[in-house]
Amino acid sequence: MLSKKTKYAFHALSYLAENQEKGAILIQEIAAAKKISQKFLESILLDLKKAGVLGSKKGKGGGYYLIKKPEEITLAKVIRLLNGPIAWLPCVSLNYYEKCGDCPDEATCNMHLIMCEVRDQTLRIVENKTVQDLVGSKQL
Amino acid sequence: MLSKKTKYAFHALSYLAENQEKGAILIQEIAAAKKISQKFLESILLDLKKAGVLGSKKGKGGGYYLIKKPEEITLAKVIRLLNGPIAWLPCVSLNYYEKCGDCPDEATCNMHLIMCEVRDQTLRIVENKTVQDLVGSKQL
DNA sequence: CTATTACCCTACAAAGTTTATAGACTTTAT
DNA sequence: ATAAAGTCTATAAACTTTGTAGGGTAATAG
Repeated sequence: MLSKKTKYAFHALSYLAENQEKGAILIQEIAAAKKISQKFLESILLDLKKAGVLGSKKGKGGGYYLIKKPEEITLAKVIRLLNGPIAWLPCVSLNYYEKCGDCPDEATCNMHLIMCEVRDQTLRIVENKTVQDLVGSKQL
Repeated sequence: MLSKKTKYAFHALSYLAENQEKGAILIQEIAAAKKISQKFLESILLDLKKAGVLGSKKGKGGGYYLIKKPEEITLAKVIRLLNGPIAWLPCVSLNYYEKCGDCPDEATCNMHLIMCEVRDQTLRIVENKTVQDLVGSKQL
């Protein structure tokens, strides 16, 4: 299941996408609009900034803004960043790979192959859906 | 990610599938063979029993045994039982459905639709793979 | 230059979940 | 009866998620 952090990230991103013309937007504005704890949201936006998704401006008139186009920010990127691995097993994860403790050979592990398939089908969707696809719906 | 509980369940089920001819099998035998805490495994097997997957016999000569054929036990069933929802959002879950707090209409929620798609693609795989498909590989 | 604004950072606490342990109880075969 | 085996309840340890608090730091307006 997606964590609240991840859902908040999508809420914030779609809000920023819907208000791009306003330039930099205050954390507190997003927090109020989407009813998210402001301090909690801060750390989420910071993660998104470090990942190159958002930019920020300090000082009076500052705030956060999209640094990429909404249609360039895939759901996969956001989920990996805030939620962690998309795969169901570490040995199948592209971005968080870890060897299975006692698995001698991934090529002959049936579970490995099945989980690869699940991962690929999931990625096929979330790599091709973007923040732009979230804009326009009333809610997430 | 799949929890240890879920992985243990798959290990235990494939062990039982591979040793069906031996009849009832001791918890401790499975625990030793798969290196799982015996007490922890107990509760897992009990869950599987309550779900109608396993049967058990108490007393001397007792143990656990498959009550369904390995090819009838889908991965989806085991995952739902031990890991929880397969869907990424409660409002998209078939077995653990919950309404989104503030979503007025699922039919117009883009996120809802995308997550439905992810769920369906995942289910298409794990509803059609069974414990039988795990048997034969060295590991899970 | 200086006060304000708002991002940035660290620490920690509360809550929940997962994993694991302990021990008593019940049932069954011999 | 007795030993063997599953069942049940309670609880603790470890970890993750979520949220709070407070101050530090950089940028901007005037």
